[in-house]
Amino acid sequence: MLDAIDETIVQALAGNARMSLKELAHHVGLSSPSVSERLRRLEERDVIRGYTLDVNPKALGYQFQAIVRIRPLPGQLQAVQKLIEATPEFCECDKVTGEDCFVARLFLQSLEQLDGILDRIASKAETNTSIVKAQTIRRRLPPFPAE
Amino acid sequence: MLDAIDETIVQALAGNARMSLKELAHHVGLSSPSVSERLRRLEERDVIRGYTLDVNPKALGYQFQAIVRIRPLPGQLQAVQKLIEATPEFCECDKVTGEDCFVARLFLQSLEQLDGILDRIASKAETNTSIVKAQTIRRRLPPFPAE
DNA sequence: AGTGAAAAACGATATAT
DNA sequence: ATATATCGTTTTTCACT
Repeated sequence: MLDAIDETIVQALAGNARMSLKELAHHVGLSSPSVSERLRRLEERDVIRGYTLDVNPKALGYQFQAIVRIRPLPGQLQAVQKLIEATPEFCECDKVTGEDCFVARLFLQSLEQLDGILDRIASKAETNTSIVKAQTIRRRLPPFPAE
Repeated sequence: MLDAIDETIVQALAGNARMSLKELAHHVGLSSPSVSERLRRLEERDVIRGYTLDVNPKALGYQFQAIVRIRPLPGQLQAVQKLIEATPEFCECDKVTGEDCFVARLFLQSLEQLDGILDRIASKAETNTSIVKAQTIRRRLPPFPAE
């Protein structure tokens, strides 16, 4: 699917998405127009979806994070999903199989804020909240499977 | 903590981390040297931790994701954490309060792969796996709290 | 902190292999 | 699919506010 050069490019950009074409080119041993073309194709093929930031939540005033499992009450699934999406402190949310319907990540400034957010959900869903004590793995690329 | 201009810069880069200084500068109404200096300081202050990629897991051959809650057996906490870290398909892992000790995200090519990975953990921990059916919220910046 | 102007580095494009 | 050469643009540096 991806050749070794594409993999190196993706890995390098995952480490620093602002790396210049020139530096990338040097890194993989090609010319910059070649790398530019490869990048264009990686985007076109939707391998690279976008270039984004790793922001420190603490620097924005978020003191901690929580993982919340959410099980909507009967008939409330749509309403709960809308409420989650409309609550900007939910920064990640997956709809999953099993008893819990959603698993979401909350950014929080205080326990009071957590309480306020959960209160608004309480009438529509059961929730189960775990406070994040440490981030053992903080977002990483999976391996490139041999194909 | 951050002034309005820094916020605009961070938001713009969260949308496209490869945006040029010139475009950023135009966007916030400053000159490029000013934006360059602000960026330098945002990095120095550890507000911006890095510039990274949004990669499409499917394009790498990962057919689905799973959220796994992991509860180490007595005395196995360290061993379990090491095992998780050493398994590259775990792309995210938080250590949390509550009965489950870890909540992790797995990238998977097949159900067989899931089975293999869970088998290796089974002797050291109880696991509870939810397959991701949809990503309701796919990583977003929290709001900038007024301070 | 911020600017504007010059110098240096970079990226886009055209052409060729 | 890649490289080299050219050219317009962007980034950096620096003197100044």
